[in-house]
Amino acid sequence: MSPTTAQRTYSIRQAASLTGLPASTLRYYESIGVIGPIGRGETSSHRVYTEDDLDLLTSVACLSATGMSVDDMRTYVANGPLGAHAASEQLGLLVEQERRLTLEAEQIALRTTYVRIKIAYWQAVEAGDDARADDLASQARALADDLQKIKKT
Amino acid sequence: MSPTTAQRTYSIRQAASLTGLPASTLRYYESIGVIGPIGRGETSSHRVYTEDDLDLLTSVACLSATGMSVDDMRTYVANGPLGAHAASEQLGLLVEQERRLTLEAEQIALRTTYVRIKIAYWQAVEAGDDARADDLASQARALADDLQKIKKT
DNA sequence: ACGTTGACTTCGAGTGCTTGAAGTTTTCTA
DNA sequence: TAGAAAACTTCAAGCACTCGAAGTCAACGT
Repeated sequence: MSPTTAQRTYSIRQAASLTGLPASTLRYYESIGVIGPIGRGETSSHRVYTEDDLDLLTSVACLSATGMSVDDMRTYVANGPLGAHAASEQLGLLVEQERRLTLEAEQIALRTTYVRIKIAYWQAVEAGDDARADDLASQARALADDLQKIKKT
Repeated sequence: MSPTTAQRTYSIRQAASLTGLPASTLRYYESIGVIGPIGRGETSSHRVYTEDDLDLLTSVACLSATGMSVDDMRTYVANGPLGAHAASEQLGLLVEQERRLTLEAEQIALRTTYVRIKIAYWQAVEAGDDARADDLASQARALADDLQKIKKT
């Protein structure tokens, strides 16, 4: 995958825009060892990101966005280049992450339903339709009841 | 329960589920005055949220999600534009929140896919199936690109 | 070459939650 | 109705950024 051609490099600003992580967070992750030390320019102290750095940071950004702790990210990144030996630990991390995402998706669906009922409620209030407003208010209450029942299971 | 007269009330856990704000954050917002003191049970020290409290908190959750500082939220709420009679303002906030939730759901779906590819990748590595591992690795990179493009919007 | 502009550097303090400990209250189960 | 289990309480400490200050470095126009 890497012939004789030199990899192109990126400034911290470019890296930030490509990974979606703020420059301050890039420096922070490096300072606490989530990612290894980034190379500096020949003549300057400015960070120089390679495409490999960018690939790694993109993965880290994804992990971070789903709520993985910096400790777990550090472990994940440290195990990355180790190959088959670290497979089971990586798997554990990822399966846990998948579980978290599933839960999060359920919560968001619930909140979306609630917000939609509330939108309809305020539209009814604005239209002076008190009967419909009352109905929607009771729908919101019903949703709260459902939530309680689901939680018990 | 008195259906027509008394408002239904909610525990902090129910309030948390319906607003999307963790219970700890609900207590935190109250402690720093973003929201006024929440009523307590007759016989206990437990917080009891009314539907009006939930409406206010839903709006506060919208403001928080847009990145408003707690100082600004405190001012905003104190100035009263979120009172019971500000239907159109409530609506604007809620519609914006619905849009955000939809976006968030999409992001979570994408990240779930990403995590599942990574799980399959490490399973392939564990099984010694290098060809499949390579294929999955490139799938993950492709998805990371998609994730990044969506983030820019 | 020189100054100005703007992105970069480190470092320490601030922000907005979040979690843990330790204790009380409510609710479930027996 | 007792006694365990779950949910709540406050308070303090911790976490993951995030910002501001003060200074360095690089590029550009004159």
